[in-house]
Amino acid sequence: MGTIASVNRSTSPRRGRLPADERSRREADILDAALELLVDGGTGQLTMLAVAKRAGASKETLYSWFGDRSGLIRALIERNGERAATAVRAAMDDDGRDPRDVLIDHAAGLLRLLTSPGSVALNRAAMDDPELAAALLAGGRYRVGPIVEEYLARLDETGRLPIPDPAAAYRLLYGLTIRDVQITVLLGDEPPSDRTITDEAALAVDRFFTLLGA
Amino acid sequence: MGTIASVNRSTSPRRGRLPADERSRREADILDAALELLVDGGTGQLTMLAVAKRAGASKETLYSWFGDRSGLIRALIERNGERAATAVRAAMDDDGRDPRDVLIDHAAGLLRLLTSPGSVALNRAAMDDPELAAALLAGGRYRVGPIVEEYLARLDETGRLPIPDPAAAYRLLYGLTIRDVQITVLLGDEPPSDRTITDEAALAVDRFFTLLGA
DNA sequence: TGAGAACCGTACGGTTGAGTACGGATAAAT
DNA sequence: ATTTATCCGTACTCAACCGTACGGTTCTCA
Repeated sequence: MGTIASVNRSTSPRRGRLPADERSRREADILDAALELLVDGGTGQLTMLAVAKRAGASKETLYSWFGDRSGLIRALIERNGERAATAVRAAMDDDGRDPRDVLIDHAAGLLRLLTSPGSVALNRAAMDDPELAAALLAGGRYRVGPIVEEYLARLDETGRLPIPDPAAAYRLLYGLTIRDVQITVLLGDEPPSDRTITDEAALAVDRFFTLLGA
Repeated sequence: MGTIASVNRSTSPRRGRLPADERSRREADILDAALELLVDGGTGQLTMLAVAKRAGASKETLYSWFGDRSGLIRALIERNGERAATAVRAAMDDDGRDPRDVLIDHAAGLLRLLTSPGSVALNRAAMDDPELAAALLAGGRYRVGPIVEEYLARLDETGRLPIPDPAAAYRLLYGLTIRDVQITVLLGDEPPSDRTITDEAALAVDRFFTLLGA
């Protein structure tokens, strides 16, 4: 998720048809505006009018591009999942690194992502709409999980770690890492500091290794 | 939380002033009605009119007894926390039992509670109101946690298990038990079966003991 | 038994926001 | 240069629901 870029409105207000490349930039602006509203006011603040005003767009454009309010939030969820998946994929790509380092980085990234304002706001927003919730699950947990599981499977196949059931192992690592952090942050607790995150990620991976019998 | 009793409307429709004992029964009926709506329709279904109709009460009574819509949900949250706390307190009361059995029962109960329809619905509902979220956190996680921590501290003091930091130990047990289950159920996944719950609770506690070095 | 409090049912006002419509403006396209 | 699609801004409709008001009813209490 990362930090939230403020909406770019430095360019003079454009009218008329947009070229394809600028169109996607405008879409990103709109999504940024929506996410900002979601982050600091919850789903109640995310009105189509508020988004339009903040992005310097019109309601009609929002409806034309995203269908309806759900479509806008869905687009937000998809972008979020896309970013998370590519980040995890990149981190799991280097089979030369020490698995412990790779997993610690992943655990820290997971903690950081799941407690980040954007992710928290999206999770909260998805809670009161089953379709959005399903989309968040499919684009988040169930898209990222298999990437890590494949990595764990490779560790097992190459004899570096004994991991007979990668899916179960991932859920174990998830639990060791997250514990009650995600739910408490979702309910309003402050997210952990960066220092805490790295410390707890290392501790989680060490415990993971202990339980694997490594 | 437990199963959701359907609202008792077998008695003839009462009018006029209610005696004190029946008043609390009517309050429970109203809360049951509200929870039922919340469970099968989310926060959107929980309208004051719908609650009144389902409970056979009037909107005016709802406002008189609970203040406003938030007050009604807050009462729901408080009842939920009260029940959970007393259940956990009772389970942690018997220092004669084998700690492994006690903790397995607790872990299973935690899994069952956090994936139960009522608890899930309340967590979802609390997500889009910071005050309600804080109330849920205070009446739930931060009320139940210390009870278990005290139990773990007693285990340490009596030399039955080495637990230097009960609070950290509880969070570890929480993570080993819940893993990604709560968040996935909150986002729409089916809750685990009773059989799965007991199996995973036992596995979690065994891992807990392993990490404690017991 | 009379009085009054409490409760039900319903109706009403006020507000809010989703989604639509439309005129005016601008830039791409040819 | 003209055309045309696209976009902005705003106004509008429609529906839902919160909170309140009020008459009618029934039970409690003195």
